[in-house]
Amino acid sequence: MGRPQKTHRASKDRSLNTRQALREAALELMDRDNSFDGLSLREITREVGVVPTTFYRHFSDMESLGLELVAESFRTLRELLKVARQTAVPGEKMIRRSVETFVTYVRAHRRHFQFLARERFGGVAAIREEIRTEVRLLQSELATDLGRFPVLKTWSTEDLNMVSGLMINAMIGIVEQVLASRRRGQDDDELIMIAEKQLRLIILGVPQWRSQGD
Amino acid sequence: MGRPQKTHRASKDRSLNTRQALREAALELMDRDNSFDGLSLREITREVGVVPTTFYRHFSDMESLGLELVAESFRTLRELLKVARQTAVPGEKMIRRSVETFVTYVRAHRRHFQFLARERFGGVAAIREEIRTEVRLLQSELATDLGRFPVLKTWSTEDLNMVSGLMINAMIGIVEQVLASRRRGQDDDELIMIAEKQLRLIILGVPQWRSQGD
DNA sequence: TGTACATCAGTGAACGCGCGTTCACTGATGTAC
DNA sequence: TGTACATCAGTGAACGCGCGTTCACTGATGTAC
Repeated sequence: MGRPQKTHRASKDRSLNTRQALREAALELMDRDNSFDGLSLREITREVGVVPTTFYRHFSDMESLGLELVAESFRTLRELLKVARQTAVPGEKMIRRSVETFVTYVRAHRRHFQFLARERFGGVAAIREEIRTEVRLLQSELATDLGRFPVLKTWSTEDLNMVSGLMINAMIGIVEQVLASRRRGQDDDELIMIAEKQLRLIILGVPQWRSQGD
Repeated sequence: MGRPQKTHRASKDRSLNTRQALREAALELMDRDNSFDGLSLREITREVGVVPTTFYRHFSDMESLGLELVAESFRTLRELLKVARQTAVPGEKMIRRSVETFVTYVRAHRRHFQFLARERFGGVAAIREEIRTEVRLLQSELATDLGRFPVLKTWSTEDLNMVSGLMINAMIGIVEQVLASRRRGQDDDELIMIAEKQLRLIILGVPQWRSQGD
C-alpha cells in the first residue's frame, strides 16, 4: 500500500549487472581455457573491467559463484524439460523431435553445459556434490514421467530409475558430442541420428523386459 | 656378444623411481582435492620430497606429465579388456560377471579412473583430446567384438558403433557411481545389479532392431 | 523544494605468499683404458 | 686394479609475477523530514 518501497533501486541495478557480468565472465573464461578451479578471481574481474575487490561485493568467494552457476544452469534446463513434458505426445516422431530440441538447446547454452560437464567430476567438492544432487533429481523426475506410459505402468520404482538412468547417461553422451563437435565442425544431423537410434534401442528392449526374469 | 652394454644403470633406476613417484603424487593430490590444472608443479615435488627443479629432469612441463598419466591409465584398462575378451563366453551370467570384474577393477584403479573422468572434460585441451581419442578407439574395438555375435552379424558398422557407444556411456555411468560411492559407503552390490540390468535392457532391444526400420 | 544523512558498488594501494623457471652447483655412478 | 673423465638426478638460491585478501576511501543514489 502507499507509495512503492523502492530502496536504492539504481544502486541495486548496477549491482545486478555486475553480478551477472561476473558470472558471464567466469563462463566465458572457462570456455576459452580453464576448468573452474583453474580460474582466478582477478582473471574474472579483469575480464569484467572492475577492480578485484569488487568481486567481494557480490560473492563471498569463488565457490559461491560456482554454486550460483550450477543453480543457473539447472534452472534453465528445468524450464526446457517442463515445456517438453507439456507438449510431448507419444508417437512415431516423439523421440526424434525430443532429441532435436535437446541438441538445439545444448548448442544454445553451450557454456552452461560445458561448465556442468566439466565440474561434474571437477576439482571443487561442493560444486561436484551440487551437480550430482541435481542430476539425481532429474533422473527420478524422468522415472516418474516414464511410469505414466502404459507399457511401463507395472514396473517397479527401481527399474524405472534404472531406465531413466540409462537414458540420462545417453543424454550426457550427446552433450559430450555436441561440446566436442564445435571444434571439429561435425554435423549435428549425424549426431542426432545416432542419439535417436540409441534411445530407440533402449525403448525396444522395454516390452521384452522381465521375460528373462531377474 | 661381449659384455652387456649397461650404461648408467643405477642412475637410471633412481630416475625411474622418481619419475613414477611424480606420477603417483599427481594422482594422489588430485584424489585429495584438485583437478589436474589446479595442481602446481611445486605441490607435486613437495609431495615426493624433491626440490622443484628435479621435476624438469623427468618432464618438460605439467602437460607432458598429464599425457603420460592418460597413457598409463589406458594401458592398464586395455589389459583388462584383453583378458576379458579372451575369457568371456556368451551365456546366462556373462553380463553379470563382466560387470563385477569391471567394478572391481575400477575400485582397484580408482585414482586412474578419477583422473580420466575429470580430465575428459577438463581444463587442459591436449589431455582432453587424448582421452577422447582413446575412448573413441575403445568404442570401435567394442563394436568389432559385438559384430562377432550371431545376432549382430548382419548389422552395419554405424549401428554397431551406435550400440557400443551406448554401452560405453553406461560404463562411464558406472564409473561415476563407483567414484562417488566411496564417500557415501554405498553398496557395490546394488550398483552392480543396476548396471547389469541396464546392459541387459540394451541387449534385449537388439533382436527387435530394424523391425521398426530407420 | 532543500538539506543532512545513510547506503553501498566500486576504487586503489598495499601485504605476504606460492608459483614456474633460470642457473651454476654437487656428488654418486658408470666407462675407458 | 687404478685413474681420469663423462653422465646426469638432484640441489638450493634467486628472479619476477599474479594471486587472494585487507583496508580506508569515494561518489552516486536514495531517504527522512
